[in-house]
Amino acid sequence: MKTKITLKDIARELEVSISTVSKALKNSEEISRDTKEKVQAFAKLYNYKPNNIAISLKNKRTKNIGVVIPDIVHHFFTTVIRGIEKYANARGYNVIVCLSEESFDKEVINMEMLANGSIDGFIMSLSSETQQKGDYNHLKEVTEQGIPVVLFDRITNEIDCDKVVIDDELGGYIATKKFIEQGKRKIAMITTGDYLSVSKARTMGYQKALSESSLGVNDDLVLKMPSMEMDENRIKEFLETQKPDAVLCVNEIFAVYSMRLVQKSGLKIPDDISFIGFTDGVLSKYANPSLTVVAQHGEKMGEVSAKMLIDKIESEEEEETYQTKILEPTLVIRESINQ
Amino acid sequence: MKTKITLKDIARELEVSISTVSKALKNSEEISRDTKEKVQAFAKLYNYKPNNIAISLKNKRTKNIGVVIPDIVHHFFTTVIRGIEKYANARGYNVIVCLSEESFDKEVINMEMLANGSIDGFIMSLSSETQQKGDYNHLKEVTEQGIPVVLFDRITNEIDCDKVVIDDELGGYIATKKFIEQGKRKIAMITTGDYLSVSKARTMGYQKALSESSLGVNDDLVLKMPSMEMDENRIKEFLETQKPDAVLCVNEIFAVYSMRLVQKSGLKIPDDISFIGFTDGVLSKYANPSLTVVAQHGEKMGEVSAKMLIDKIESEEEEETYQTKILEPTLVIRESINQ
DNA sequence: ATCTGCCACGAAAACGGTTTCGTGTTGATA
DNA sequence: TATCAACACGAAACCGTTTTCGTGGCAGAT
Repeated sequence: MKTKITLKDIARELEVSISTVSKALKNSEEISRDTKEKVQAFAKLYNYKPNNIAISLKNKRTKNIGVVIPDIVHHFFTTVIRGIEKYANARGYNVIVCLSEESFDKEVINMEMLANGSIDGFIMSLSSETQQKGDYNHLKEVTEQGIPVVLFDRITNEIDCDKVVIDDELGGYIATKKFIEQGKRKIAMITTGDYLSVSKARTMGYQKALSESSLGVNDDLVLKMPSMEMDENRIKEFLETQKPDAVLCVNEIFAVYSMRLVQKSGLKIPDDISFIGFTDGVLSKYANPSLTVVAQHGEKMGEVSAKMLIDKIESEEEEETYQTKILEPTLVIRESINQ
Repeated sequence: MKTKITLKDIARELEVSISTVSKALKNSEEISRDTKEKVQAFAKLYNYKPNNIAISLKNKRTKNIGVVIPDIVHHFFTTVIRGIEKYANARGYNVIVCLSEESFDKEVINMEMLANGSIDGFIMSLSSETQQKGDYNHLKEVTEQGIPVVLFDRITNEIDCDKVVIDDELGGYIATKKFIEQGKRKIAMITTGDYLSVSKARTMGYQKALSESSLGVNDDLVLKMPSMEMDENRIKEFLETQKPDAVLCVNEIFAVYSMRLVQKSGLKIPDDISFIGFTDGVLSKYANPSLTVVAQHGEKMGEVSAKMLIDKIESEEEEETYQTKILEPTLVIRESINQ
């Protein structure tokens, strides 16, 4: 086992001082040509690489960014991470991923672990429990310490920081509008409770489109599922009593699941009933029929978040100005609606 | 912005030495009751938290583990990460995720970035390019430096380290066996080229089961796709000329895609033709019909990998003994085969 | 011969902790 | 009263860098 070589080792071996070695490796003007060549050759030979930890301690920056998300087994978050990773890597940053698993406590613990020097900034999406509680003290603590934070997708107005969101209301709006334009008369929505900020916004967009049309809003056509657990009977009963000719689902799973239910009862998609979901994941792409969705462009979101964060980390001035970037969702048309 | 407080700050404020503060906070016997209480109270009041970087530098351990995987937008890897995260977090470790995106160069760069002190060990799955090249020098370098490595799923025999794999051959075997028991006569397989170690193993299991049966192996019944890009015509042609009554697919996507193709041509699943895939992801669960799969237990794999790695990191002795854990795949029966 | 200035390098502090070892004070003991 | 152990604490080294500042030696100018 050949152990890592340090500046001190090189200095001892070459009978020069540590500072000389350090400067020589940085091609400092201060050091003579001869010495530089000697040191650099030796360093290359023994494959010297500076110790990141020592540099971090010295510079007070780690080149790590912390990403705290509720769940990783979820296509959307996964694409966001990829976007963050790509961008951050290109700028020389590593990504430390922590999962809150929708738990407030885990979110707090993870942030505290990372906030003690391990990272230069956070990119995060709030856990549902945090959003329900409305307790953002862990975020306040971190921002007060001067650690930059970028919130994405599941955000809060209680914290002053950069934010990146999809215009979820617009998403609900354009999807519903699409149905209306296609002449659908009973447009239903299957969503979660309002505790998820995104669900709420999507539902608002849905209602806005309807109220702008001659159809008007009918609350009976909105099914609010109490959790993400699939409750077959609940959905089945809803669809059978309401008999919608179009359904907007707040996520892929509700959509694919509902499509199966109506198919089993003999309805044809998209003619008898059309579907649009949210999140452009594998499920939508390979569903039968493939599902039209409101795409959230997770990868883009990750990139934008990473850019905002790193720019802030590397900016000298301590500007106290924060911006919120709003990305526009787009419809990805597939077989589950009429073309 | 209240900046982080350090030992030095506390020492100055309380007019004691830094060492006293350090010891007092660790409840050292050496320090008097009075002083300890005073220091601890002060520390709590100002919310003192030791700087991780400084501790890392001193202890030469970071409590970070590096995870290098080919792709994160992939259900299997995602579940593995979750398993790693859960286990590692419980033992006080953070997880730094790097994506090779199936590229040899990125894999090398990522490992080099992390190997210079940022992590205590690696958990990784090789990129396809690395497996094709057969160049494992970056892994050798790391292990020679004494950094523990755990390889999972996509592994190589060229490197001495701990490994965790699914018995992919067994997976192919039990799936094929299942078809045989159900009286299927023309059992096809859709796989990728042999460049992916897992595909190769699965195909071998398939062939083994067939050669043990009266059916025997027929190479015409094996379709090797040159890449993961879906080539509709290729699959369609294959299915139409071979007319199998059962198909084993090396992943979910091939399976779901193929199912759609045969459904469009009027065949009934599972009676006319049955399907089994690999990877128990969302796609299988919500496919129509839902897909029977060989489950790989990614989360378990992540846990096991993390345990092996952390045990090695924390073990005093420099044992040079490595083990390979083989997890058994299981069949998750769903609608795509006869019950 | 003396002074000036530059070159090339080294010493040392600093980042924020941990830990070993030394030491002044105290009270008990001979 | 002299000795000594125990106690409570501080000094300093150390982890591996970076960076500021100082300095010895030498060449050229006077």
